[in-house]
Amino acid sequence: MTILKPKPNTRNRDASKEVILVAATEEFAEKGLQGARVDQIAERAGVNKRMLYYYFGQKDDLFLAVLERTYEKIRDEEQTLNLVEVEPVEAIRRLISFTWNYYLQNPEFIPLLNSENLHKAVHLKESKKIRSLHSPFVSMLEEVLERGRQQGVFRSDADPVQLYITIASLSYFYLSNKHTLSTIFARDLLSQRARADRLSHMTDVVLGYLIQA
Amino acid sequence: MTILKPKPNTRNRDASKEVILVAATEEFAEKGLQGARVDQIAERAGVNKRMLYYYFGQKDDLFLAVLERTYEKIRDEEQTLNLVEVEPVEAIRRLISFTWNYYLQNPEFIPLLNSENLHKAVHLKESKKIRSLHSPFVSMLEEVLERGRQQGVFRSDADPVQLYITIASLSYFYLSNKHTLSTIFARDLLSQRARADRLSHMTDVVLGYLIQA
Amino acid sequence: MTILKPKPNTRNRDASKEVILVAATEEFAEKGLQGARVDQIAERAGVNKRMLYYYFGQKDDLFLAVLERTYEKIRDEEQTLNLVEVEPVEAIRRLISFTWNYYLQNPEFIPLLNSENLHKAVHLKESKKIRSLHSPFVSMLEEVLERGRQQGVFRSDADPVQLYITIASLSYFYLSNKHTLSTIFARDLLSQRARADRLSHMTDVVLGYLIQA
Amino acid sequence: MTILKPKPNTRNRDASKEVILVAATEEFAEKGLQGARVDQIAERAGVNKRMLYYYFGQKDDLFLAVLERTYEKIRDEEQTLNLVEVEPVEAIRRLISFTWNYYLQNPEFIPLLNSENLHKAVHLKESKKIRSLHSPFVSMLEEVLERGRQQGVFRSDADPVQLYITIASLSYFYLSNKHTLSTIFARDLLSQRARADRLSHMTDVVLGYLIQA
DNA sequence: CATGAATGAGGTTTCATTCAT
DNA sequence: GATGAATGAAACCTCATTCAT
Repeated sequence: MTILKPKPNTRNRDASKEVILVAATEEFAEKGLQGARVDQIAERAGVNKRMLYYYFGQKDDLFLAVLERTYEKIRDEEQTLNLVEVEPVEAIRRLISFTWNYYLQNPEFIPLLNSENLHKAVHLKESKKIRSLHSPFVSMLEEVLERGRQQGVFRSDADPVQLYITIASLSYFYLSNKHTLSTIFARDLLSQRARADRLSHMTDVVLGYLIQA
Repeated sequence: MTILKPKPNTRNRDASKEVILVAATEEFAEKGLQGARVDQIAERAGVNKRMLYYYFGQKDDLFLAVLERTYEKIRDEEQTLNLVEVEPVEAIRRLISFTWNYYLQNPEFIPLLNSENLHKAVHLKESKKIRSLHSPFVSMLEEVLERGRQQGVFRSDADPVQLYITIASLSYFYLSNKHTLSTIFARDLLSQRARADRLSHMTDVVLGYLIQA
Repeated sequence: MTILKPKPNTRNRDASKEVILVAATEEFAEKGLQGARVDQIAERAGVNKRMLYYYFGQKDDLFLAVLERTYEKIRDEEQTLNLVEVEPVEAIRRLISFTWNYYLQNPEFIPLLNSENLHKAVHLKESKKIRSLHSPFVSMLEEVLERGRQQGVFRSDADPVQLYITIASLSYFYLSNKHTLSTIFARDLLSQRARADRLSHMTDVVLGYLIQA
Repeated sequence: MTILKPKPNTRNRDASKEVILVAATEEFAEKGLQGARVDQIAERAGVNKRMLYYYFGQKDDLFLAVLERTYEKIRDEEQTLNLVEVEPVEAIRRLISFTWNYYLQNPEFIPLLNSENLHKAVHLKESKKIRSLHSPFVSMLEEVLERGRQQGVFRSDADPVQLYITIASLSYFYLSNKHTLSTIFARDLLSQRARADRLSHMTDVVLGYLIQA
């Protein structure tokens, strides 16, 4: 008895939705919500423009779907970082490194969030899916900080949410503003060397702050 | 040598340009480069749409003019921070505090830079005016770090550009992403209390990193 | 002679057609021929859109089917009004009252006819079914008028078709134009009181005209 | 000194608006609000499609403008009917005749009102202009009825609003439903003869009702 | 009989830009 | 310098209809 494989291409709801979402993610990330063109998304996806509306409704709804997918994806990956059994200092290193590498390897992430912030997060606020999708990082951080504190390694007044935002900031801003920064500093901020330097610096900053004198 | 007669309508000309720039700054900051409407800018400025083209050319040129003004403004204010005679630790506090407050009081700054980065800084790269407009912060930082090092207060391996970017990051990301962050954390990030906490945290982070054990 | 086996799914077939017709009637009445949406009709009917085409062909054909059903329905009801044995004056009262109440209780009737008239009755003209579906009212009226004339009660120059149109007019226009009329007169034309007044007035008008001085 | 004539065609606000309104009136009357095509209106008017939006906003706003113009036009003409010095019976004749002829000579009137009623008069209800634009007919009728009553010619219980609606009904329905009626009766309702017959019949009906036995 | 996916044509609306005065 | 009218291109979105299963 053979297993029935779902048809590869035509008449396939999930495949069509997926291909549209991928195309939309690219387009929105490159051009922003307003700059993105529905026609372009359809063309990139290789589907009829009408399908976007059939599956996702308005352009804004499609944008929300992209956002939701984007958040789910990073949350999924974050989940895989199990830091419970790792030494506190090493755990912090891994968090920083993960954040940095995730932004580097998923270049759509930053522009999508910037677009959403330009629109005052109106889409996010309407989404029940995302609002409750807290990053597991915060609770991980809390646990790591607590262990570090008990071991007398970490300072005792560090707030996990502030620290989470700080860790994100250090990578995010550097990459989000790479074009203006590199123009003004006339420096390549993304050379292999520069990337290693940045990661090293960020780790120094966070650990310099956290580790007790 | 002939005497240059001042044009009779220089005043009007400058006033018109200024009012247009102010309106354009608001519109671009609120909606982004693509989302901004030429009609809206003209209406906000209370001038005829044709004037925008007369004075600034295309929409992109106007955007560049806005960017240039924006950079000049922050550079001007940065200049006023004279840190030469201030103790190194206090100098760092002031840099952080200035950055934070500047972003808070000039809310157009962040979205404009985000727009420009979405467009890969194409405008900035064409502008001779801005490319050479380095922030005086970097040289200030260099001098402050040196003094701190000589006094045995600061660590010796801190790079001024990395540190500059780090200081900017901590404020910028927090404010740039305030809408998504506050949605996801279900927390008011801009209450008086939250703002004070953030400033304090950022100072701790930077000084915690800089000050030698 | 072969026996015709009833098709096993005739029941389903008829039920489906009926449910579609009901839904289509509502949709066409509410939105007009152009404003009605095929998707909406299918959704209202709870059947797959494809079924509409399967059973009725094009949208226009469906509209014609609705029209035919609509005419048949009113003709059926008109048939039940047996006025042969009723006194002429009372017969006229009943005709007016029936017309008025039919329009009130079948609010789809007026908008459907208005739609068809907007389209110059192209559907009706193609329909063999309806073209010959004369209202029995006209012949009833003829008979009633004749009796009234013979009894010396009614004027002798009344034309039955004119009178039929007149009786329809008085109710039809009032209800068809209720929204504009009530807006302009700032008056509720459909309160219980207003409805009674209208019926009474219409009866007075027709009988005032008919009954010989 | 010559008088400056406004430019005949281009760059002329009023002329453009007028030509658009005329075209829109025709298109809306022929096809209804939904059936009318913005492109068609622009083409009929010989202007760029963009102009419709420039002057009137959305399609619905344009429809309202058409409605307003339509009401103003009939109200203007109604004003010219001065019935104060005319004998009551003759006054009623003139009212009926005016109504009939107005509908005949302004064939856009009926379909436009039908469209508006299909949409539950939503446009009219938003228009401050029209809501207060009462027909002078009602007060004229009131005065005529009063004189007729005092002369002992007219019945004493006739309500002017009911009568106004009745007079309108008799012409309106006949013309509004001419296509379905003529199809079903297989009769030309608009021949010269038929038109004369209808006017004569309507007059008989109204006067038959009004004139005291 | 029945269904959900798919489509092409065309609808309304918007936009940056230019023209005529 | 200044203005309001005008435009073409293109954007978003909708619709009746058909296809593949």
